[in-house]
Amino acid sequence: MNTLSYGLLSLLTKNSRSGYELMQHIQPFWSAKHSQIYPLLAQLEQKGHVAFVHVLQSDKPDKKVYSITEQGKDALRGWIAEPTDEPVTRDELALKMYCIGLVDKEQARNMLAVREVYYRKKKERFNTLMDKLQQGSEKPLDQLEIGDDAFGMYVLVHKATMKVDTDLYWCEWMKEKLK
Amino acid sequence: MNTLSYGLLSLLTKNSRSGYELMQHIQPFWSAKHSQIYPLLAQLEQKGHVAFVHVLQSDKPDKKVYSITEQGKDALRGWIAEPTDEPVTRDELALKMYCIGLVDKEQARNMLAVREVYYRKKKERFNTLMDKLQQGSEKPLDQLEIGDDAFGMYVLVHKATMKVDTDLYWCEWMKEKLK
DNA sequence: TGTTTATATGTCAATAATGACATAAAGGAG
DNA sequence: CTCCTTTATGTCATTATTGACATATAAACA
Repeated sequence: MNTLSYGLLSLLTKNSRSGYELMQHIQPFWSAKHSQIYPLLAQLEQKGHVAFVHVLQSDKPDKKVYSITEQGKDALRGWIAEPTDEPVTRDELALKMYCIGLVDKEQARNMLAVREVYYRKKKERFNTLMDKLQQGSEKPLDQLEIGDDAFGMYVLVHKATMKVDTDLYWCEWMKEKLK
Repeated sequence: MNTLSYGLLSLLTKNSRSGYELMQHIQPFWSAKHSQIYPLLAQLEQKGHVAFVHVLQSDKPDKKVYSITEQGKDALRGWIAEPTDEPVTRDELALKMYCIGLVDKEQARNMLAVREVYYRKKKERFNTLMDKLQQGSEKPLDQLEIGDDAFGMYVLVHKATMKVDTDLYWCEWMKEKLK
């Protein structure tokens, strides 16, 4: 089983979700298209790690809501105990910046500006996520502990926020360099 | 042509390098194994974007040193002008942290400690890179401009350093949470 | 002298991931 | 009533990436 499969199981420890919802919720932390997720869910179901029920909706198309099984939780615990892969980042803009001297300042500034917009939108989304998290929690978020249900999501959104802030700082710094 | 191919061309705008050296130099910014790089270099050579010469070495095995051609530089400029893909990050530890409540604090702390060592080593490597960059430059690094040869490498190493510092801050923050 | 490590280049099968194609229900805008 | 968007699920061909296999030179170490 690949990492994304375990990632899907991870999400399902908190809520039962459809494939479509899983896609939306995992994407901020692990980019994956629906065409990868649906086949993996079918695999997980065959192995008995998840089970699903058809849920009929009147306002939207019907969906298949997946839940993690006890067997799935066992698999998850086994995965967590194993050595963790190193993180992988692939940023095309970084490669372009390496040889940015090939183009003029104006074009370089423009590339940075596009990326900055992307980061700002991303930051907004994480802020929204954090707000929603606070609304669903009795405790203030900074008092959440490892046992609390929202702890995992909280530390991830915090990490993501720190990262996007750093990315924005770098953009600002670059703008100065390209003045 | 894929992004990695352009990344290799980017590196070759600064120095002629062997496939092995290209692998070592691109990995901090775009993870790729030699088994991906060698075939791409062969492709680039066939297309006339790079050319190579055999270089005989007495202390080490002989190598093929690649240089970018004018045609290759044109291809690069075309690539830079195109819209840039969004960055992709895949961090298995983040997925594990989402459901960290499945294991005890001790195990969680241990996972963080392993990752912290990884980040510290990475930070060391970027510090070394920055030192080497300064040694090879007449100007102080913070006075480099877009036209300078070392500018691209400088801004990338700066970005990487900012990122790894943020990652280390997050590790420290997590350690507090898991006390 | 044998062993390990780093350098160096390559192929190939398997896996991971994307993009295109396909379908369909429901809501909203015009 | 038609078009567009969102939700929803799926398949399949192609591309990207990895891991295993393969070979070879040279230094360092025991």
